[in-house]
Amino acid sequence: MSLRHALLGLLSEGPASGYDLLKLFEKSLANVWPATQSQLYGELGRLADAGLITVQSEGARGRKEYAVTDAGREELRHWLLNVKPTPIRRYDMLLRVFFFGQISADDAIAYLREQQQAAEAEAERLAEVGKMIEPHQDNFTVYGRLALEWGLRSNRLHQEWAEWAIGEVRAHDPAANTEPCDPS
Amino acid sequence: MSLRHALLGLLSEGPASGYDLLKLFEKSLANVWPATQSQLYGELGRLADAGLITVQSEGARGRKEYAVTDAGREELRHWLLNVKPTPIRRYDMLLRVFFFGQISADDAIAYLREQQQAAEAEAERLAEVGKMIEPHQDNFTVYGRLALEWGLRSNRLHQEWAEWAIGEVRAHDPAANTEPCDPS
DNA sequence: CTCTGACGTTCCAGTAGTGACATGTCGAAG
DNA sequence: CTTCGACATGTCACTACTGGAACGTCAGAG
Repeated sequence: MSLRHALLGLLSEGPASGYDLLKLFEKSLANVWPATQSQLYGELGRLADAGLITVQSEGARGRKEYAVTDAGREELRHWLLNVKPTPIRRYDMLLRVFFFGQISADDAIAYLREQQQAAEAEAERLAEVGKMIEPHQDNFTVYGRLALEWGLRSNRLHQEWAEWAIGEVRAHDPAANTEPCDPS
Repeated sequence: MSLRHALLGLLSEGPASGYDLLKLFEKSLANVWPATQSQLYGELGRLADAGLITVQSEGARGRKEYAVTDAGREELRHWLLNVKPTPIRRYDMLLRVFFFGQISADDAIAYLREQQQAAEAEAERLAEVGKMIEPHQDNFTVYGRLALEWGLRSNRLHQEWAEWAIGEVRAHDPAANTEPCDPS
């Protein structure tokens, strides 16, 4: 049910259309809460039905500009202050680790290396995001930077953990390749 | 579609009933991939229909003991080696951070403190898990420890980030309370 | 002998999310 | 004047997951 509040949050800084919100989403919240277009429009409809937002004006091309109502603002506040965030624990990356017994130590190490590389790629992407938002000083950007920092730290963790895990796998099976490109 | 492979993975160490798997799940994989009972039984049925597992024997109380087939083992291997893990990026905890502009700096700091406390509680839980699995040396436990370490590091990250973020919020609004219990 | 608690399975209604498709408008460039 | 890309919304079928109810069996304690 967080998409609801994501939309309320975006609208709380000013009215916007579904299309506007979609673009805004891609550039900011999608990093912490992805949503598809169909989901977004659907939720806007439900939000309007529930009286948390209203169609402020209709423009060209069927554009509907939505604005938060008082009830919506109240709901957002309530969610921010009183609803406990649900911790995530769904990592198919870690799930695979449990089954390392089913593959060779070399394959396990290759898998971990891949994770490291994925993390490097992600680090670049995050750096891009950082550069993109650098000049802005609006509320979303200012506080979004806190989330970005989380991403950067998380990324570092990912890389360091993979490095450590490779060491563990090696320790467990000393026969595993030390130099993956040169099995001598 | 990861539950499928989680079950294949569990069964790859030996046959078991749905009930057995449910118990096993709770103690291990649920930390990285939660699933409910109804989901589990449903998936077992589909897995059997697909020929990836078979009913090896039926015991008392309608118990069905499942075992992996060759096709199932192949599917597991394929998933382990060739299917890229999907990165998670759905953190309603971070989503709220974007909307800090809607609440006071004090409330924002209180929110972050709560996150810190939640992380502390989680740290205790993880320590418990560590103690519980300490004596075991089976495959799941050995490799599960890699996942546990990820959890511990992730937890530390959570706490340190919250501490840092509190500093940022304070820097942004110096009027915010320094001592939350003594607003002098 | 009865009750309880662990064992064991099945079904279902509801929600959230995915990915693709359908439909149409408007402004600007060529 | 046509076409193309951005603007703009809506719908559908499908899958994953949630939470709960329902049903029945067996072993052991009292």
